[in-house]
Amino acid sequence: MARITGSNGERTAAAIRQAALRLIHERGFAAMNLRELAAAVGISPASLYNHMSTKQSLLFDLMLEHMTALLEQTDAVLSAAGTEPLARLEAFIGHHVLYHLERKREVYIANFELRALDPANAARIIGMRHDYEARLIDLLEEGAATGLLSLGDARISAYAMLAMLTGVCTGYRPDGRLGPAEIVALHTRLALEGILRRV
Amino acid sequence: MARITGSNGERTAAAIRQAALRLIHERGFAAMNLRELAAAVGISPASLYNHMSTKQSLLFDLMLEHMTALLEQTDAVLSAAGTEPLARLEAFIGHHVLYHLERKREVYIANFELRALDPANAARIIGMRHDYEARLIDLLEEGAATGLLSLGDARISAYAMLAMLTGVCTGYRPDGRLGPAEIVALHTRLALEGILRRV
DNA sequence: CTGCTAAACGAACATATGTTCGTTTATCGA
DNA sequence: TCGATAAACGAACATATGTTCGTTTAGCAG
Repeated sequence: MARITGSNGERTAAAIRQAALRLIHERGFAAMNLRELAAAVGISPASLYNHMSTKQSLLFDLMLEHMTALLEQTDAVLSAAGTEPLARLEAFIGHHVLYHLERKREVYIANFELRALDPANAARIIGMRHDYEARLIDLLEEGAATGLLSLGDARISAYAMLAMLTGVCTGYRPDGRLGPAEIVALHTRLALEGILRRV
Repeated sequence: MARITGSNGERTAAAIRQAALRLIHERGFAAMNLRELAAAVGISPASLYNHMSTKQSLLFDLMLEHMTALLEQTDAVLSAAGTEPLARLEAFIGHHVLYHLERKREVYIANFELRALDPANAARIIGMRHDYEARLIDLLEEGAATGLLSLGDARISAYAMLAMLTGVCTGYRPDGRLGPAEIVALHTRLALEGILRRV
C-alpha cells in the first residue's frame, strides 16, 4: 500500500497522541506496544515513525506538553487571583483540581511513568514538577507569614496537599455522583480545614 | 550445573520476593524481566520456576501478602484502640502512615500494578482494598454520628485522606529530615485540622 | 502538468522475554 | 546407606516488540 486518500500529518499525529495517552494510562508505558498503538490509530506500526522518532520520545513529548500547560495555566490563574493570600491559595487549589480532573490521564502518566524516561528526560520533567511544587510552597509560606495559616512545615504540607488533591482525581468518573464544582469545593475545604469539627 | 551446596528453598523463595519487590518498585512490573530478577537473586532464570508458577502469580502473591497483612494489622490496632472515636481514628491514621512508611514498596506495587493483574486476580485485590477503605469510612461515619467530625461526605473524605496519607509516603526517605513519629504527627494534624489557623 | 515531499504500507531484522525441558547433584527422612 | 525429592543449571523455543528499509502513491507548490 501507499499513502492514503485524505491523509493528513497533523491529524494523524494528534490521533497518535490521544491513543497513546489512553493506552499508556490503561496499561502502562512498558506494557503498551507500538503495534497496539498503531492499530488504535488505524495505521501500520511503521507509519508511526512518520510522526515520532522513538517510543521513548513519544512518552517524553506527552509529559513535556502536560507539564508546560500545567505551569502556564497555574501562573495565569495566580496572576488573575490578585494578592490576597487566601484567594491565591484557593485559586491554586481550584485550578489544580479542575486541571487534574480534566486531564487525568496526562497527570497519571507524568506521575507514574517517570521511571520509564531516560535519565536526561526524567531530570527535565522532575525539574518542572519541582517548579510546580514551589508555587504551592510559596503560597503556603505567604499564608503563614501573614498569620492566615498554621503549618507544621510548609514543604510537608504542600506535598500532603498535592498528594490528596492529585490522588483523588485518580478515582474521578465524569458520570459520577459529584460534579467538578462540588469536588473542588469539598477538597478545598478538606485541605484548608481538615475534618475535625470547629469548636 | 546442578543443585548448589547449602541451597535452601525457603531462603531462595524469600530472596526472590525481596528482589522482586525492589525491581518492580524501581522499574514497574512489565519492565522487570525475569533474567534480571534471577540475576539479582543469584540464580538462573529457569531456577525461578522452582519457587513460582508464573511471573503473573509472583505479582499476585506479593500483593496478596501485603493486603492480608494490612487488613490484619489494622483490625488488631483498632481492637486495641478501644471505643472512643477520636482515639480509633488516630490509631488508624498512625498505623496507616507507619505501615506505609515501612512497606512503601509493597504499597506502591499494590496501588499501581493492579492493571498488570489478570482480571480475576485484580478483582480479589480490589475487594480487599475496598474492605480497607470501608474501615476508614466506618470510622468517619462513627465520628460524624457523635458530632466529633464535620464531613461533606464520608466516602470522599476517606478517599482524600487515604490519598494524602499514602501519597506522602511515596516520597519518604529513611535518612530524611523527619522521623516516622514526626511524620505521623504532622499528617494526623493535617488530616484532622487542615492548614487553616484555628480562630 | 509535473515533480518534490509527505505519509502510508508490507516485510523483515535483531533482540528481548516468559517459559519449558532434560539433566545434575545436594539434602534429608527412612 | 540409600533412594526420593528439592533445587539448581544450560540450552532452547516460541513469541513479542522496537525499529528500519524499500516502495508506493496522494497532496501541493511552481
